[in-house]
Amino acid sequence: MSEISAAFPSPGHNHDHCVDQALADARSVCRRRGARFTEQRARVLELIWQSHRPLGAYQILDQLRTEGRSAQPPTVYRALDFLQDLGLVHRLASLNAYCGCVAPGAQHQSQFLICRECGVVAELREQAILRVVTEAAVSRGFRIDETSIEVAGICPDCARKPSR
Amino acid sequence: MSEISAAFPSPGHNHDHCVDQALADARSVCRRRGARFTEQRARVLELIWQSHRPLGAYQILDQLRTEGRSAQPPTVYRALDFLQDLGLVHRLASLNAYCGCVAPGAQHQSQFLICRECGVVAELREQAILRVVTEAAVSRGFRIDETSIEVAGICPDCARKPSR
DNA sequence: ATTAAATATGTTACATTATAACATATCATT
DNA sequence: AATGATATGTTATAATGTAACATATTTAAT
Repeated sequence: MSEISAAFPSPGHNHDHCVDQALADARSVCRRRGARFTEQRARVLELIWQSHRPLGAYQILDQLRTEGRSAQPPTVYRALDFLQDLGLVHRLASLNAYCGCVAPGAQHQSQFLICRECGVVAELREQAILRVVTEAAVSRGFRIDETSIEVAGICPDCARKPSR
Repeated sequence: MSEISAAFPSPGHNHDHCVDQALADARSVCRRRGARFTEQRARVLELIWQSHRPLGAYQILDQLRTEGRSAQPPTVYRALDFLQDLGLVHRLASLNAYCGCVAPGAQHQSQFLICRECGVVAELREQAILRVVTEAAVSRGFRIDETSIEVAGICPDCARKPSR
């Protein structure tokens, strides 16, 4: 696999394509793993992919409810757990929110750039970052299981619009 | 400033020294910044420093209460906010918990190695990590405000004890 | 087709983490 | 002693997440 790390989605990109891709990937991952891609799960994933902004569990819940589905917190958290287990969504600990994974299926320890202005997230997979973190850990005798690397700041688009 | 990053505290280290150091540092930072190092704040900091394991806000609250202090959540969160503002404690987003800062006062974007077995945390300040993260961000036009880099795994001491 | 097992969802209740809002107290300076 | 700023007390509630058990749906074997 090539090491092309995604940047921020351009404001004018065809987002329908992102959604279609995400749903197709999900179906494929589920098929491969013998997991069921149910209506609920598909809908939760679709809601998460409605933008590149992470969504809180209760935001998802509210949207499900306005669609007339009977929904309680466990409905959402179960779907989220499922999607996380399959590597289809990520939980951002610094936000208590969930975003779609840009390259599901693959092994990954991603890193996240989070814009405080517009909320958009860019998921990176920089081998260089993982490498240097691993080095630091190893040199202290620490065995890494999982990384949570989240960086808050200002994205290029918001940087262009000054004074807000 | 030298780039000596702390490793895991050795199991047999003199922890009283850590506590004394932390309290002394806190007093000094407060004096320098014209902030009041009140009894409450001191006590909260001391509780956080009772070990190298991060403590949840409600764990702190419980301990304050067993000491006979009247205490409610805001008591604790205010102290924590104060201590965080002064760089005396860190919040670990992946745990919703708080740990003492090992080198308060200085500028810092630290990284944390968190043992899932024993809960001990090592705070690193690896320029190399910060550098490569910054590079990745800059190359995408992202301006970093704050990093949250937390790594879960197994610390050297727990790795030595097998089968647990 | 029928049943049994596994998996998924519904539902109620509650646990955990964090904050808002306003009253009171303490401190630092005049 | 009076004032303003800072800190704490107190009540209530918001936001996030989970436990536990009932029901439904799917899958696969009979």
